[in-house]
Amino acid sequence: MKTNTQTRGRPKTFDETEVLTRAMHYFWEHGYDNTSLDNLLVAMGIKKSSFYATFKSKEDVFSKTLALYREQNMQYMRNLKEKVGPKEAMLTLMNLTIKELEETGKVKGCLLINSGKECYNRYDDLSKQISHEFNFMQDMFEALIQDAKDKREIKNPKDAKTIAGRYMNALNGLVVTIQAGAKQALIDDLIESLKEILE
Amino acid sequence: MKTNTQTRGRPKTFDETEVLTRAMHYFWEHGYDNTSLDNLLVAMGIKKSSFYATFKSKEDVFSKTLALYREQNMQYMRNLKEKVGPKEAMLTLMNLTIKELEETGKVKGCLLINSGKECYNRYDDLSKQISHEFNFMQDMFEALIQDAKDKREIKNPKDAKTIAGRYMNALNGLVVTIQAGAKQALIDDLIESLKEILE
DNA sequence: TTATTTTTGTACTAATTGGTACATTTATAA
DNA sequence: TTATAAATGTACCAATTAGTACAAAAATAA
Repeated sequence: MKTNTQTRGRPKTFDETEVLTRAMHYFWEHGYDNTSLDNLLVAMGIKKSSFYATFKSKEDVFSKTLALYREQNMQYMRNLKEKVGPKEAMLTLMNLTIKELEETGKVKGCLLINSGKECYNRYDDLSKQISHEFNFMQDMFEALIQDAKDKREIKNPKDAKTIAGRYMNALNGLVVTIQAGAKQALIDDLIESLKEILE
Repeated sequence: MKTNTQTRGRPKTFDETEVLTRAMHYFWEHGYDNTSLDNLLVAMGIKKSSFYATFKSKEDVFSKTLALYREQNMQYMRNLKEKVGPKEAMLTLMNLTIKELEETGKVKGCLLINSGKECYNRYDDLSKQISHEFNFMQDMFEALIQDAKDKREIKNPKDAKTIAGRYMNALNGLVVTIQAGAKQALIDDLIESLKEILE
C-alpha cells in the first residue's frame, strides 16, 4: 500500500474536480453548443494543451460535468435535509429559482433538464447519460418526499413517487414558462401551485 | 380599387406563407441555432438568392415563423373547439403529445417554449417576440377554459386563468421531462395529473 | 546534473457558418 | 419585340468551430 503520490516531474497544478466545476457552471449558464472551446478554456482557467492532455474532448468534459452536477446536487440535498428537514429541503429547490429570478431577472433552470432538451435527438450518448442522471435524482426526490411523509410534514395521501414527480415536473415547467416570458401573475400562481403539491 | 395584382415581369412562383410554413416545421424539429441556412433553404424549397431577395435574414424568417406558429395554432384551436368543445380541445393538446411519443418515440414540444429556452438571454428581440406570442396564446387558453367552465365541462372552482396556467405549465413540463429521459411510469402519472387539472 | 512530467505558446487544419455579388436564365405584361 | 421582375447558379467572403502538432519552458525526483 503505497501512498506515495509524489511522482517524478512537474506536479499537477490544477485540480480536475475544480476545473470541471468551473466548466459545469459555464455550461449551465450557456448550454453545450453555445459554449465554444475557447470560452470554456478561459472559464476552466487552463490552456488548450493541458485541456487535451487531461480530457478527451469537449463532449467528454461536458459528460463529466453532468455527472458532477448530479453528484453535487445530491450532496447538497443530503446536507440540506439534515438541517431543515425533507419538505423544506424540497421547497428550497423552488425558493432558489424564485430568489434567482428576483435578484438577476433570469433563471438558469436545472442543468440536466436544459441539457436534455438541447441533446434530445442530437447527441445519443449524452441523452442516455442525462436520462440516467435524471432518474437517479428523481429517485432521491422520491426518497425525500417519502421521508417527509413519514415525518408527517406532508399530508398528501398520494404516494411519494407521484408527489415527487408532479412537484419536479411543475418546477421544471415553471422554469421554461419563465424563459418563454410569462407575466409575473402567472409565475406567482405557479409558485402557489408548487406549494400546494407539498401540502 | 384596382385588383390588378398582375405586375410586369416574371410572376412569383412560390407562396410566402407556404415556404414559411415549411421553414417553421424545420425550425420546430431542429431549433434555431441548429438550423443551418443551407438546410433551411432545402426545407423551404427555394434558393439562396430568392431567400435573400424575399427575406432579410435567417433571424427574420425565424421571427416570421414564430408569428405563423401562434397564428396557425390559434386557428387550429378555434376550429377544434367548434367540433369537440373547449375542454376536449384543451385535452387534445396533451393527446397530440402522447400520440407523437407513441408513434415516433419522441416529442417536439411547443415551438414557442422551445424557442424561449433557446433564445433566452441570447437573442433579445426574439425573446421579446416569444414573450408576446406566448402570452397571446396563454390568453386564448384562458378563454377556452372559461368557455369550458361556462359550459360546465370543468367543475374546478379555481378561475380560468389559474387553471389554464397550471395545465399548460404541467404540459410544457411533461415535454421537458420526457426529453430528459423520464421513465414511462412517471410520464403516465403526469398525464393523469394533467387530466385532473381539467376536472 | 539528468530524467521526467506538466504546462505554455504558437501555428496550423479542415469544415462550417451566415451573408454578399453578380451574371444568366426564365416568364410575364406591354 | 422589349422592358421588367423573379429565379437560378456560381463564386466568394471573413469569422468561427473543435481539434492537432510540436517545440519550449518550468517544476519536480532522483
